[in-house]
Amino acid sequence: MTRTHRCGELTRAHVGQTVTLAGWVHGRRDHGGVIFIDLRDREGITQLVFDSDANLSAHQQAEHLRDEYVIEVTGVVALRPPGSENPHLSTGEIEVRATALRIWNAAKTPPFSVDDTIHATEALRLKYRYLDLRRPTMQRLLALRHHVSFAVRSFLHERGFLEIETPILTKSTPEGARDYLVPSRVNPGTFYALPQSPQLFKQILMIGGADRYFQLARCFRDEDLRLDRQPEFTQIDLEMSFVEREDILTLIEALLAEVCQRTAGLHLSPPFPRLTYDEVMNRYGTDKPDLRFDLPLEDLSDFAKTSSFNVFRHAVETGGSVKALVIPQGAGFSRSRIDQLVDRAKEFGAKGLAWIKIGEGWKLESAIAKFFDATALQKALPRAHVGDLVICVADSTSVAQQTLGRLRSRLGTELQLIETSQWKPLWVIDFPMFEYDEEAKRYVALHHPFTSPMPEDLPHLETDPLRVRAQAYDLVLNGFELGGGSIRIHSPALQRRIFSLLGIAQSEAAEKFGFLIEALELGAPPHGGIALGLDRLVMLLGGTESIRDVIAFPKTQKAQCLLTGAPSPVDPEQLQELHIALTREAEDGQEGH
RNA sequence: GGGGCCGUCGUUCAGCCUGGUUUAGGACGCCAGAUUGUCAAUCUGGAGGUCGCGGGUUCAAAUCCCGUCGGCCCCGCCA
Repeated sequence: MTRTHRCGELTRAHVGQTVTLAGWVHGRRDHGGVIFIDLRDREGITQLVFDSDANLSAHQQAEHLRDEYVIEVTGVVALRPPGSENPHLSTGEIEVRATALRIWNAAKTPPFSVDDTIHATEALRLKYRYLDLRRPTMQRLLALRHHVSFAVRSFLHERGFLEIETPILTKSTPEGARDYLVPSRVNPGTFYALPQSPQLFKQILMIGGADRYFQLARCFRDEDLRLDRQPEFTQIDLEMSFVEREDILTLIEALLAEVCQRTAGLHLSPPFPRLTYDEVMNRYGTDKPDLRFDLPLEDLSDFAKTSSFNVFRHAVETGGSVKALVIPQGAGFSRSRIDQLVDRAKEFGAKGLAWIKIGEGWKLESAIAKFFDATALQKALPRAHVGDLVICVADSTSVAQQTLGRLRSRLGTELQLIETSQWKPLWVIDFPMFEYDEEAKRYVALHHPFTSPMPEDLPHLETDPLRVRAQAYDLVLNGFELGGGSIRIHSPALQRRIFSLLGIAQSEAAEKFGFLIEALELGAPPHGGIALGLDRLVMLLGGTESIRDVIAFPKTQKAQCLLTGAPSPVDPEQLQELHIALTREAEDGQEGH
C-alpha cells in the first residue's frame, strides 16, 4: 500500500509535505493548461491540480481522466492561492499539486452521478448498489451502522453479556410469521426454517447457564415489506437470568441512551415514560404512538349517550365507543379536505366519520349539528376551541381507536405538528396476553407463547383469558416500534397451560416444543429479555426515511435483490438432489427469469 | 389478496387531462474543439429516445381503453 493519507484529512498543517492519495475521480475541471480533479475516498474529497507548466507528463495523463476513474496520485500539499479556498470542503484550504499519476482503472460513464444532490430512482440505485454506496450519504450511514453495532457490543460486554451465535438453519415452529424454508438434502422431505428470531435458543441458553446473552442476530420473516420492514433484518437480541421486568427496562434505557450519545451525540434522559397498553390505545389509538406531537384521542362516549344522535348512542349502547380528535384551526378545512378525511376513515375500517366545525361563539357547523348541544360538547371537549374541527368515529372501541389513531398520525405529518428535533422514547407495558382470532376461532398470543402472564392475573387464565395481562413490554421511539420483549415462562406446568389455552394440542406441543418443555423441567432459571431492531434504530439515528438506506444490500418490495437477481430458478439437478418437484404454477412463474 | 402513485434520450423531468405544427422538448451527463485558478467552471459545436412491454380503439396513440412487467407507499400480513 503506497498511499500516505486519506482524502479527508489534509489541512494547512500538511503544507509542503509530499503525499500520495488514492481514490475515485469525483469531478474534473479542465482549464487547458491546468486541470483540477476532485479526488474522493471514504473520508472525503481533496482537490488535485495538474499544471502543464509544473509537470507536463502528469498533466497530459490527467487529460484522460473521467468520472469514477480509480487513480493514485503523488504530489505536494500546497495552500490554495488567496481567494480560491473552498469553504464547503474540510480540505478546502489546500490542494495537492500532482507530480505523478497512476490510473488503476478506467470507468465507463456511470448510469447515475455519484453525488448526494442528484438522486437516481431507487430501482437504479439498487441495481448499481456499489455506485450508490460510494455516495457520501451512504458512506455515512454504513459507518453509523458500524458505530451503533460497536457501541452496543461494547456496552453489553462491559456488563457481563456474552455474544453467542445461534443456528441459522433451525426448526420451523407454529405461530408467528411465515418461515423461510431450506430443504434438507440428507433428510428427504424435511426442511429447516431460517429463524424469525433466536427466541427459543436464547431461553435454552439461560437454562444452559449462560446468564447474560446477546447477539446481533439476523432474523428472517417471509411477510410483505414496508418502508421499515425487510425480509431479513438484524436484532439486538438479549436475554438475562434472575431478572424482573424493571431490570430489563433500566438496562435498555441505559443502552439506548449511551448508544445514541456515542453515535449521534443525542441526549436521551431515562427513565422513559411508561404507558400501559390500555393508556396508549385510548389516548393515541396505536401501540406505537409518536409522542413528538400531542393531538390525543378524546372520548365522547358519555357525551354520546346524552345526545339525540342515534348513530352515536347506538355505538355506545352496543358496547362500543365514540372517539374524537380535536384538530386545531381545522374549521378552516375545505369541504374536499374533510371528504378526504372521511374517505381515509373508511379505508381504515370505520363505517363513517362525523365532523363538527366550531364556529364563533361555539356555534356548531355540521350536518349533524342539530343533534348536539354545544354547551354539553364544550364540556366534553375541554381542549376544543373556537376555530377547531372535531372529527368523530362511533364504532366498536378498537375500530374507533385504530381509525383515529391512523388519522392522528397522518395529520401529525400533514399539519406539521411533529417537532422533528425531538426524540421521544417510551415503554408500552401491560399488554394483554391474548387476543381472539376471529378467523382461526381461537386465542392467539399477542406477544409470543413463551411470555409470562402477570402473576396476579393467573386466576383468570382459563376463565377470562382476555383479561390476563402479559409481562411484556415494547420500546417505541418517534412512532416506530423499536423492540419488544418479556419475562418468560420458566415453569413447565404454566407453559403447558398456555399451550393448551392457545389450542396447541399436547401432541403438537410435544412435537414442536417438546425440547423446551423438557428443558424447563431440568432446572430453568427465571429469565427475560428483549430484542431491538438494529436497522430501525440506525434509520432513525441516521435521519433517513427508509430501512433500505441502512442495509448495504436490501431487497425490493417484491423481496428481490436487483443487484444479484435473487431469487432465481435453479438447475433441475439441484432440485432433484433436494427431492423437490415444482408445481405447474411454479414452472410458469419461472419463465419471467 | 386488495387500494394508490409512478415508468418518456445515459440520468432527471416537461409533454398525456383536452389524440394531429412535436422533426417528442429542457436540464444534467456524454463526445469533439477552445480554455492557466476552477470547485454546479466557462464558451462553441455535436451525438443520443420505436415514450416499460403486449393488445385494442382511431384516418392518426407518448397521449384514450384493457392486460402485463417493474419500482415505491398503504391495507391485510408481520407470535
